[in-house]
Amino acid sequence: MTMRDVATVAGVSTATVSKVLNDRPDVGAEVRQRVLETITRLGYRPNAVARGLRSRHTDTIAILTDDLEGIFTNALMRGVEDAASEYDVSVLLANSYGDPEKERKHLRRLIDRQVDGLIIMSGNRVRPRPGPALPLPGTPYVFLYEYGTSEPVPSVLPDDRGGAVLAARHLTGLGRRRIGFINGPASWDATRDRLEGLTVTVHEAGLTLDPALVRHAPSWSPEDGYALAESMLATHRPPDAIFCASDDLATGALAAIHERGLRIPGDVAVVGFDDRSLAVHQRPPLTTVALPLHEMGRTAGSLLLAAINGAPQRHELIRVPCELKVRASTSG
Amino acid sequence: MTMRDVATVAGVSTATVSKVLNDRPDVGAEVRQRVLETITRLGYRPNAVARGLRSRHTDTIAILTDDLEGIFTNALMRGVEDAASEYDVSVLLANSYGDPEKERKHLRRLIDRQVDGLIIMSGNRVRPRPGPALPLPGTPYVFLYEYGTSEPVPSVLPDDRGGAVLAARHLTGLGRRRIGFINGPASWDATRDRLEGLTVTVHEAGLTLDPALVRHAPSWSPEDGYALAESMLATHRPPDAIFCASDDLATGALAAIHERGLRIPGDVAVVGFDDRSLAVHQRPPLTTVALPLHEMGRTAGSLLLAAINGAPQRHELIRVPCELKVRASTSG
DNA sequence: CTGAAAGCGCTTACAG
DNA sequence: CTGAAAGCGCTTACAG
Repeated sequence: MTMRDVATVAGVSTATVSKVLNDRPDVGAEVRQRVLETITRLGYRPNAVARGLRSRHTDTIAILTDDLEGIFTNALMRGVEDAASEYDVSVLLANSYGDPEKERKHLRRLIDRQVDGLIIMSGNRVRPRPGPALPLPGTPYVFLYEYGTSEPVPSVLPDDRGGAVLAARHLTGLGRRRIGFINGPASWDATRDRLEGLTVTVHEAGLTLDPALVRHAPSWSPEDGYALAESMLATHRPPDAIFCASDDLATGALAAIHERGLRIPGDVAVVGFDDRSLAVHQRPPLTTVALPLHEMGRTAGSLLLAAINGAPQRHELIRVPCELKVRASTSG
Repeated sequence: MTMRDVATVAGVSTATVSKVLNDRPDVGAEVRQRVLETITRLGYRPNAVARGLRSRHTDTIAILTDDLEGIFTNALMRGVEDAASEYDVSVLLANSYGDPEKERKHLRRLIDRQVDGLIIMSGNRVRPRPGPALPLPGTPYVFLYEYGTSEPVPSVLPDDRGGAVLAARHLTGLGRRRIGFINGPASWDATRDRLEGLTVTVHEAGLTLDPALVRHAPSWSPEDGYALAESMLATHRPPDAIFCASDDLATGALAAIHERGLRIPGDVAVVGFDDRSLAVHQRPPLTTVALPLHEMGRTAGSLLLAAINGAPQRHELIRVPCELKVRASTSG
């Protein structure tokens, strides 16, 4: 069943069928109608491979990730798919499992298959990323949630600094004066920006940050959040609020505060970061800075699609604003 | 950069270049050598779209899942990819997010793109599955980890019954005589097979199952495992072993046993099912029936590839054997 | 508004 | 062993 069959049955040329299929204006109304009917009657579907060969585009983009099982991967992907579906573009998924050799192989295959563009997305950084593992001549790409891209590539990240500003304003606005900060491991780029946002905002409120209450956790785990919160609480001037650079850290902090018999938020207010589903299930539900994962995915997708459609690629970092979710851990 | 360029530079015809590329025997050694060198020198890569149009196959299969974030999805996928890479076939991923409309759309697109075959994989059942959401004329497919496929489609599942037999033999071999069973929700097909395997094996050992100790949990969660174990332990003739139909259930059971101050495995031995990573981190590490996820994926991939290469499709259920992982929760 | 013709980059009988 | 030619199923100038 090919376009020729449709043409024959409808009594037109294949060129006309093609025009109808591609919504070109230069087809008469009744002819268009007849062709359309024939198509549905025969159940004809155009061969995407043939179309791709001729028209030089496949209406397909690919997401290449090294961390398909990552906690943020799904929301990011959905964002990309949302953007893509607006343009009627399919999205393929390829997983390198964190193996650079696999990444190269996938990249080559995707290029061979003529995908129109690529989104390179990570959770855990496989390697330093000056760009894709392969030069991508003529294929637009954008990085999504990839920290550590020193080179100027189009890249979409959360506004970590701005997110911390939101949290800090919320806390100072609530009258908290001694804010502790349990940051993630210093090796993560995001922790620098979050610390900076917090610091600047606290200073703007006329307060200072006590260095004893500002700590990098060795990992993002609840256990480390617990340990650091406990040590802050044990000082003779404990904090009246603890901001944590992840929800997992905050979970640990909540436990430490409870264990001391302190009230949340009465004695100590707690703010997390990420807005994972566990945040809302905490006791009390956790106020947190939501990572705009879905919006980041959308942004990356739209950027890529724009580039594919000829827009000039902006080789720069795009920061997508975070949103503060206020819950009972700060405003009971 | 096309095959014509390579042909010109190497001083041969495109037909010859094509033959070299496809490892056909009918090319002279020195010509082959020359073409190969030219290809690498020019960095030529064949256009997969053109090749696909002409040769009617794309060397690509797709996995269509409704549950990309499912706990078993990754291991299954890796198995499929392993099988595919042996055949030098790429695997595409498409996610329906559990939306039947999305599934249909993906299916249509994948067929339009001429994938050579499909693996339809689920964690949570979207709908009754007599087959794919769409008739797939001429495109081989196999179901992977899809329960409830009443119709005769090629389908790969774990040997749930056999897995339960392994667990039961282990327990009776250890001399346990009162075996409790915390099964999953009765609506899951797997629970029937697991119960049957357990029952038959226990009877073979000359023992009986006390109906009071055989229960369906309302969900697969640790909380339900805890509650049911607790109620079994509270009877005046408590079990000396508890078999759980999932590691999560077993986690809850372990907690209930600990809380009663009983020793594991001294007083009560515990066996789980799944072998998720949490099993090995329990106190004590959990003996469990490992789901052969990777092998299931491989099997589905191999079956599909064989079908693509012309093997007759066997429309039947393939059960892949489980493996018992013995750890300290049964043999301290 | 419609169609004949060329061509996208390959592969595949087939002739030599 | 090698190459000329046809053709996979579309789209795209172009002529009418």
